[in-house]
Amino acid sequence: MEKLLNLISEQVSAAFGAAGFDPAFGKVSVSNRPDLCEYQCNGAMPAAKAYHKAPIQIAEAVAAAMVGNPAFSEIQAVKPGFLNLRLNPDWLASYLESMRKADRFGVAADPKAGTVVIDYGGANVAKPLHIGHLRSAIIGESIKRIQHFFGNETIGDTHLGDWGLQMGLVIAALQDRQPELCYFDPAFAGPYPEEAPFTISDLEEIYPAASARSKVDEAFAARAHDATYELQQGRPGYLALWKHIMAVSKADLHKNYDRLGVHFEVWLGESDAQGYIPSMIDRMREMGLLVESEGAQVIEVQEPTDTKEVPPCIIMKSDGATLYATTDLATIRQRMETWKPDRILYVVDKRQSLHFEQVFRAARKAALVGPETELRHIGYGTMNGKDGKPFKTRAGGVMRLETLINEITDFVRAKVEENKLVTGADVEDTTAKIALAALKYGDLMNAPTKDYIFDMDRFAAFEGNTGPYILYTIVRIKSILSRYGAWEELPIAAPETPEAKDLMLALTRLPDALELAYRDCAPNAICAYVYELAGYANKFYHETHILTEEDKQKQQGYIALIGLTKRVLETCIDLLGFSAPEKM
RNA sequence: GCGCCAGUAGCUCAGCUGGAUAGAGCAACUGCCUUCUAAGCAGUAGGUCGGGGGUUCGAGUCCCUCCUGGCGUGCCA
Repeated sequence: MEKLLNLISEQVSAAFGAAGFDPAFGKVSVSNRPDLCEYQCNGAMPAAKAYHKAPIQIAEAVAAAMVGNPAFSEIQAVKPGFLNLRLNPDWLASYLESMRKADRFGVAADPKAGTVVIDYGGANVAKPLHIGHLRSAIIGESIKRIQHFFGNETIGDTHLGDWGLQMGLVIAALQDRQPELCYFDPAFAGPYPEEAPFTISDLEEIYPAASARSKVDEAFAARAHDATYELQQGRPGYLALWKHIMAVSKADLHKNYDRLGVHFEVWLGESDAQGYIPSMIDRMREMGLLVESEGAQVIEVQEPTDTKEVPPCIIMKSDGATLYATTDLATIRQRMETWKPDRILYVVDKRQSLHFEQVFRAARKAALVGPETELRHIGYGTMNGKDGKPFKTRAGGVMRLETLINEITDFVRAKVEENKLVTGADVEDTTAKIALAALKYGDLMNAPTKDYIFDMDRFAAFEGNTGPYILYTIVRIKSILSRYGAWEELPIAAPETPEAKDLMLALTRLPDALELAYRDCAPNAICAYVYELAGYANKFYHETHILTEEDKQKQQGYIALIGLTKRVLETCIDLLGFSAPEKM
């Protein structure tokens, strides 16, 4: 389905042509002066320069050429050279009616849609999720859904940090605690127990302690390094222990991500990329890409066009160990072999942009991907506290994600209980949905690349531009619709009131918002749209009493309009990664 | 040093490819609950768009320069 703005632009362009001007000047935009018109075309002003004529004369000639055009109820040339337009209500209604009946509201899929891998989440095994993991999870999930909406096959991968020193630290610490365990006995022939010798709470206690100790206790640090090495060499006891750590951690991560409405198609991690490393390095060497530099094996990625210094991508440290970039490159290989994606999106902290620049360049040089595969780092900004510095708890520590979710949930529950619109078992479900909306919308409304201030009080208050406001709008519409009865098949009618027309115009802007969000990987574009739409919806049903309307014809039109509004809003929040309750 | 990002109302932020009086939300103040949920609606007040040049009929938006802040800048992830 053609976008409304394009349809109108075609009309105006044709008029420019008919009046003897270049049709290219006929581009129409949404008016920035709603008091004057709904749409405007500024083309007469640049045209004035090209044709050496007064802009107003051009605008008037174009307006004259448009007289009688059925799409418009008002066509006016004004002051310097603006062309002001208002839509014919019947024409608008028929446009919305086809939108209502169309699949996905007529939003066109990406003709170049393919397979997209989205790397997000970034959780580490044996470490609890903390507030720093929030943005990647939320933004990544939304981007994945947006990619899917536009026709791509999407594969979300957590890319677990499951192969580093952290594993050695946990193993070494466990050995101190329970040296008698069979995992540490080199003579033990197996089989190893199925049950893990620790719980997630144990792990969460063990890891931070071990990490802290390694910084002051050199002997312990050395043992942790040895354990890491031995694990990577495949020592059976350590491998068995590692599997336990993985299982216990993953179960816990699943629980937390489920609560956030974040789901991954695959749970691969750094360990899964290890097998690809040796042959990859061999190939790089054969290609002559690997050079020695200061004792390390690197790939030079500096380009002559660079205005800055781009350090080489280090593939192997001077001690022979591989590192972050190596694993990332091997992961690209694994992904290409497994899915042949057209695009790999990395939703990772923007401070790693140089790292990805290096990795992407190295990947292309080593031909791990062809030019047809897009590699893109979607770097997100830091979540700061009210003081503008990275978010910390009152005690100065890193807040656990679970704690954050619990705090918002408790606040919301109190409000839900006070409200008394839902009772019993519905309280928890409704509370969870509202809390999730507050949290996610509060994050996603900001452009991913920007740092933003996380203010618990502001998010928890949810007045104004917040997730709960959006949910509230949907819930109220649902309430009206459920009292009315069957509404799904009612056709859109011409607007009866200014508020109805404003709402209808806002509905036609859906594809613009979604395309922007898709193109720029910017869920915030959807937030902005959904807030605008919810505002018009609120104004509409505030001004129009729908259920007591005696004119059944009018009433049907109202119902159809809010029905479509509800569907659009729900589609949008689904793309953002949350959903509305039945009551609130 | 070099590079990237940011500086818009008291606070938090919009402002897409330059276009008509710079927009929201919060906070402040004022109205509206015997009518579909007041987590709402309507309204008032609040801005030399960091400073200075320039390009343009027109600049928050483009160019130059300076100031301030954040981040990054070879063997951590």
